[in-house]
Amino acid sequence: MTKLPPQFITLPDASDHQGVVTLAHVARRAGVGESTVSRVLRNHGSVSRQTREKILKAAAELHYVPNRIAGTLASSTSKLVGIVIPSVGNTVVPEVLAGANAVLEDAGFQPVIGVSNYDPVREEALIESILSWRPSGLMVAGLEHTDRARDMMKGCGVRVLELLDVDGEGIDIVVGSSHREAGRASAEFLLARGYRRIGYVGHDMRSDVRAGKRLEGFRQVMEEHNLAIADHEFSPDRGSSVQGGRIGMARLLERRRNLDAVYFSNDDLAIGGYFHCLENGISIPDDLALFGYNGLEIARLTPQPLSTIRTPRVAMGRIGAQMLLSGGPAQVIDVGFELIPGATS
Amino acid sequence: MTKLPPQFITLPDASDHQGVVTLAHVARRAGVGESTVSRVLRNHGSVSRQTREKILKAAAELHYVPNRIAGTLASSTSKLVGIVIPSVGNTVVPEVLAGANAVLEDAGFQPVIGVSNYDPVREEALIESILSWRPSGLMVAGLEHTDRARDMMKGCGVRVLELLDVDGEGIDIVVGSSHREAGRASAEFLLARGYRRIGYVGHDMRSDVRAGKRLEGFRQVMEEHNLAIADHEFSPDRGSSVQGGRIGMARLLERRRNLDAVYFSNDDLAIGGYFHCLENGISIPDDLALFGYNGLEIARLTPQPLSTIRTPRVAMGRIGAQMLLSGGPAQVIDVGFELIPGATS
DNA sequence: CTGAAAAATGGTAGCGCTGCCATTTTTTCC
DNA sequence: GGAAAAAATGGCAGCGCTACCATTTTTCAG
Repeated sequence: MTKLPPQFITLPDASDHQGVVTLAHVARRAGVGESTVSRVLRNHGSVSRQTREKILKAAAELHYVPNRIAGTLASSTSKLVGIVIPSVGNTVVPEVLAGANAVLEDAGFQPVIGVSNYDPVREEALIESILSWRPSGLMVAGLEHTDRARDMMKGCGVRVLELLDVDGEGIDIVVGSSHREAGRASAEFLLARGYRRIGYVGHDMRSDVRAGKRLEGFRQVMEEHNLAIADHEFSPDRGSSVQGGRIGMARLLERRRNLDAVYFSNDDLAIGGYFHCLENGISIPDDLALFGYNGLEIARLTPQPLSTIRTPRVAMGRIGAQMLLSGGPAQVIDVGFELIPGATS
Repeated sequence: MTKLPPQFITLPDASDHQGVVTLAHVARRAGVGESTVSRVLRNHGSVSRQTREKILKAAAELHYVPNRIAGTLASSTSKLVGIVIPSVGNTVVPEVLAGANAVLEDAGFQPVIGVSNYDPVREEALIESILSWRPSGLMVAGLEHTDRARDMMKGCGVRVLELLDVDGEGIDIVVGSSHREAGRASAEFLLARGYRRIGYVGHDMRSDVRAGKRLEGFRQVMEEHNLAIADHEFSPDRGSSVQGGRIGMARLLERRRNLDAVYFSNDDLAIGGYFHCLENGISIPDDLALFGYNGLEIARLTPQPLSTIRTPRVAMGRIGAQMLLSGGPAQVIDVGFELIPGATS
C-alpha cells in the first residue's frame, strides 16, 4: 500500500459528512471548540465577546440550524409540550389552545399535537405516542381517560395538565370550570324566569362527557323543583354543528308544540335552533326561550344575543400553561363561568 | 484497594440508571440483545415468534415507552411534521388541519405546530424553530414569506408544502386554490345579476394576503366593466370577526345609502353584515345583496344562505399531506373552488 | 511583579436508539 | 447427511449535542 504523506491522510473530520451543517462545522469554521459553540448558541456560560461574534458569524455563514433532537437527547430536557385535543373544528379548543400557545411560545416551547376525535382509545394511543417524544409537559382535555392512559400520565414523570373541566379527579394540574354547576345555573336561570316546559337538544353524550355533565346538573335542578325535562332530541352529529341543532330543534318542536324553552348542549346547536325559529316565524323569546353554552362570539352578535354561559377559555389555556411550566404543586383551579342573560330567554 | 470478587464488580449496566426504562432494560429482562428488541418494537427485520413474545412481554411489564428522540437521532428520519399556521381561531385553518392530520396520523406522524398570527417575521422564527426538530416535512400557509424563511425552506432538505393559495411562486409542493380567480368569479357573479353599486367590507389586508388577492381579482373584473368599487370599509380586527363585519357594514351604509351589493372579504364579516341587515330591517337581497368567501357551515344555514365561494378545505389538507409524505415531485395543485349562489344576492 | 481568583475555552463521555455487519442457528434441498 | 441458503440474533459505532471536568488565559489585589 502506498504511504500517503501526512497531509493526505483523510481524518474523519466534520466536513466529510456532506449535507447537514452540524455544530462541529461551526466550531471548526470559527476555530474554537464545540463546547464553546454550544455555550454561545444556548447563551449559557461565559464566552468572550470576540469569540461569541466569531461563532455567530460562522453559524450564520454556514446557515447552521441547531439539531434539537440531539440537544434534547443529550440534555434530557426537551422543549416540547404534548397537547391532546378532542377536535380542532370545535370553536372552544382553538381558543384554549391560543391561550396556551402564547405562553408556551414565550417560554420557547413547541407544541406537539394529537387529535383524539373524542375517542378515549385514540386518546390513549396519542398520549403514548406523544410521550415517546419525551415532552416536558402534557396537556389533555377533560378528566376522563382510559385506565392505561391515566397510568401512563401518572407514571411518566411528566407534568400533566387537564383542561376544561373540574368535575372529577385529576392527575396533576387541573384548570377548568364546573360543567355540572353550569348546567345547574342554566336550569335555575330558566326556572327563575318562569319557564317550566323545557326541552333539550344535545349531541352525542358518550363522546362529549362535559355536555353530559351539564345536562346532569340541569336535570338535578329540575328535579329539585319537581320538574323534568319535557322532551329531548339528540343530534347524531359527532362534535357539534349548527345543522344538528337546526334539525334537532325541528324534530323536537314537531313532537312537542307546547314547550316554552329549549336548553341546548352548546351554542352551535342553539344557533341552529335559533335559525330554525327565525325561519319559521317562531318568536323569541315570547313563543320560546333558548339557552346555550359556550358564549361564542357569533351567538352574542345575532340580532338577539343568545342566552348562554361563557367560560374564560383563553385564560384557561394561559393559566394552565403557566402552571404546567412553572413547576408548582398539583392543584385544581376552577376558573368559573359567567351566565350571559342574552335576549333569547 | 480491596479487590472485589467478580460478581460484585459494578458494571455500568442498564439497571443502574434509575427512573426511565430504556430499551436496554427491556433487552436485559427479555434476555436478548438490544438490536433484537429494536427490531421487534419497530416491527422491522425478522425475529422468531417466541423471542418476539418474550420481548413484548418484558416491554409491557416494564411499562417501556420508546424514546423517539433517541430513535430519530440514530436513524436521522423523524416522524415529525412541522406545521405553521397563521391562526387557530380562524375556521378555515382547523378544517385544513383536520384533513392533514388524518393523513399524518395514519402514517404515524406527529405534528409540531407553530402559530404565526399572520406575522411573517414570527413565521420565519417559527420555521427556524420547527426545522430544528428535524421534521420530515413542513407545512406552511400561503406563498408569501420573508426571504430568509424561503431560503431556509429551500435549503433545509425537507419537503415543504404550501397550502391554501396558488397565486404565486411556490417552493416545493403547493396545494390550494386561486384567490384572484375567486375574487374575479365573485365580481362576475354579482355583475351578471345586475348589481352595479358594490361596496366592500374587508379586514386588514396586510396581514391576510389572500383576502387582498381576492379583492384584486374582484377589482380587475369591475374595471374590465368600467366600474369601480363604490366604497370600502376595513375592519381593524386582526383575523376576521363577525363583529368587525357588523360594524364595517354599519359604517359603510351610513356613508353610502345607495349601494345595491356588498362584497365581504370573508364569511365571518359577511355574517356580521347579514346580522346588521336583519336587525335593521334591510331586506336581503332586495335592498342589498351580500357576498362572502369561505362557504362556512354557518353561513349556509342562516335563514337565507349566504352567497359565497367554497373551497375543499379538508381535501386540501388531505391531498397536501399525502403529497408531502409520498415523496413525489414538486408541483402545484389547484383544487379549485365552488361558487355557492345562496339567497343573499 | 506575583499569586490567586475569575473568566474563557477545549476535550470527551455519554444521552437511547438504529444501522450495519458478523456470527450463530435453523431450514432447505439434493 | 451435508452444503448452501435463509433466518435469527448480538455487538457496537455512531447520530449531534450537552454536561462535566480539566486546562489555559485573563484579571486584579497587594
